[in-house]
Amino acid sequence: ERISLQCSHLLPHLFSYVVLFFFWAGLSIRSNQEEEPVDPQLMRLDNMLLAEGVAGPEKGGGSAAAAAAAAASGGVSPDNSIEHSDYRNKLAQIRQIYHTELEKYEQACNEFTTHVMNLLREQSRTRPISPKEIERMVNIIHRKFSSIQMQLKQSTCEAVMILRSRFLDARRKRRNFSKQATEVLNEYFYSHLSNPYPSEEAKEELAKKCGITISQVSNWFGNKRIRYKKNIGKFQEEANIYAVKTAVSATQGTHSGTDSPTTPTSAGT
DNA sequence: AATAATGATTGATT
DNA sequence: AATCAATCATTATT
Repeated sequence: ERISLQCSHLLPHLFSYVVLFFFWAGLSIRSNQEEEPVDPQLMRLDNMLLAEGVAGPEKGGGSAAAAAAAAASGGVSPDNSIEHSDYRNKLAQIRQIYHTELEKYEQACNEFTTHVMNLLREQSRTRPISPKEIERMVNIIHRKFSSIQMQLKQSTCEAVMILRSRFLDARRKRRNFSKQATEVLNEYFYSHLSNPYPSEEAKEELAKKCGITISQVSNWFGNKRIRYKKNIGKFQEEANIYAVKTAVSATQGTHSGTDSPTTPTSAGT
């Protein structure tokens, strides 16, 4: 939305501005650095747009771009099916705007160039104009237009960044774990209450059991530890529930992998 | 609508 | 590198 807002009223100004400046002021163009510095910022923008699939192939690169984006995000989101379609929709929207705007610029640039050429031809009747001068003229025009293009690219990048932070940030689409998953996690936590620090292997097993990632298991235990410690009273009930659970399973002799079910930290009730 | 619960992130610490 | 503590942003509950 922001792109079109910024660019729609730019072209008329550009036309009048450049015409007045370069022709009525006398055609004396001295600053003709032939060097193209290949602006590093422009390179950055181009690379990002390409990586994001905005500037790439028109239709074929959609899934590849999404995969690249997912990979770049760190692979934190395990279930990317429904959320991603929305994201890809918005991205395609941005891409469409970008391409139409870019095409508009291209066309305007060509039109303007031919216009300028005509004017130059007209002037060449009264005054000799070297082809070098014409070339310089065209260069200037193209530079002007490419700077406008860079603005477009920049605002497109901005939009993509906003979109990503809006959709790929896991905080914004948080789902609670399933009841059985929290069941499993709590069972482990309260049966290892004296040392609630699962090893990498244990984490892996828990993750597999709960259908979540290892880092999610780590997050859960981190949160659980700190929140349990913060006020143990609030968790007494829960602790008792899972204590009797493990006690029952211990008496039934399912397996001998658990700590002593008695709470070591002054269990009151 | 207020409030609690909860998963994720961030910066410091060890 | 793992964890703590604080915090954010969403979801569940009252």
